[in-house]
Amino acid sequence: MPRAGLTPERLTQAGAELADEIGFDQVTVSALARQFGVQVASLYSHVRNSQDLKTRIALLALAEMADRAADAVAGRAGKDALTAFADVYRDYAREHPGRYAAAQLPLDPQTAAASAGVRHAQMTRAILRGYDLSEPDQTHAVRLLGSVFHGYVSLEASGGFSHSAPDSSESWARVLDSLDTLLRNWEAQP
Amino acid sequence: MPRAGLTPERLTQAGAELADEIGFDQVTVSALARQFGVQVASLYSHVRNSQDLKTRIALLALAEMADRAADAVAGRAGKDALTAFADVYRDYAREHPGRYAAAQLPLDPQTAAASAGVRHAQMTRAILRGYDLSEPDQTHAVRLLGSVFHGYVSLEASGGFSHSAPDSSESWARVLDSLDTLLRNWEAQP
DNA sequence: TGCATCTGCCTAAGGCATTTAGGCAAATGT
DNA sequence: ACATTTGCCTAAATGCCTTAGGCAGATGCA
Repeated sequence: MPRAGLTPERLTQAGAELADEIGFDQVTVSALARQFGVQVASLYSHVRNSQDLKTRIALLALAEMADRAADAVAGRAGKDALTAFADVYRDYAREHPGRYAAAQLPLDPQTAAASAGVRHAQMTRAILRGYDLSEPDQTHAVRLLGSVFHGYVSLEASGGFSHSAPDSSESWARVLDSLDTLLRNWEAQP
Repeated sequence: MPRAGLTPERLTQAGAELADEIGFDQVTVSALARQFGVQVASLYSHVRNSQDLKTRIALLALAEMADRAADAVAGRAGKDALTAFADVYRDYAREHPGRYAAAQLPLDPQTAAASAGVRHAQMTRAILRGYDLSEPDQTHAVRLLGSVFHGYVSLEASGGFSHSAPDSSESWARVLDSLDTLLRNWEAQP
């Protein structure tokens, strides 16, 4: 019998693809072994356990999103940058629902600190430079943006906005307009 | 041996409490049976299967949230109503993390349509009456509010905002201020 | 009160996922 | 060509989900 050529990287990649096909929480060591036509126990030489596998998929997703986002915001500023960044977020979730779900996996603090999630946060702050906010308002704004992006995308993913007019993309555009306006007039608050 | 007095309602209630203690996805038929000091198979007379149990917990959580929200917005309007409604959302999630997680469970369309989620949506629209938006802007605004509330609360729950200044409650207040401003000036967009 | 029925919880058993321990064989280097 | 490493295997324990069928406590009716 020829060897299957398993490595942690291949398993993670295949796990990510599987997640997009069948859903992240359906990704099990067994299902992945089936994909490779290999006995379940074989995977344990490459991956510590089920949790480890899922964490790797999560880190892959975070890195992919951060890469795309970095590409998107390069050379843009202000609303352009905001929109590009937000669209990356939304498009990624729509293209790769399983990976997006994986990216929401709670990570322990050290893992999170070493993940691409950090790059994400930095990019959000970079975008806000175009709106000239100083601390602590910048942090408030980072949290607002994160909430809107994540909230919108996950409600959309769970079908909250489908089957009702107007089209979700329209609302998305309107929401981004609103955020831009809000950020430009941030100081003018009650 | 005295009977344990199991009913679907008691199981759901106990399941909800268990969810808050150990996390919604740790709630299993086995764990629940252990709580009652009863054999696992006994639960299957009251609950169809594991999925059914989880759905019941989700519906309980949605109903509880809607009840609290209805109480909170009664007799309020404008920013008062917005804040009260949003605080219910956030407080519920902080008090009952397991139930809140349950409320995010994807429901099949008919179940969702019969759930208290509908009341929630109606209340959101009721709050927006104080801001005088007409369709389709009202729908866009409903989606924005839902996204912010859900997004903020789930990022907060997964620890996104802890361990960094300023305090999360400050950002929350600031976010609500922003939303209020945004809604009051909704028409004035580019 | 005594009996029949219903209902609640039981035991038994099959299926699938996780994980560890230990073994054979294919790949690799000398 | 041989020794070592590495990759994948079989075997086995544990835990959760679920169904089938049985006994006894609770309930209703004569």
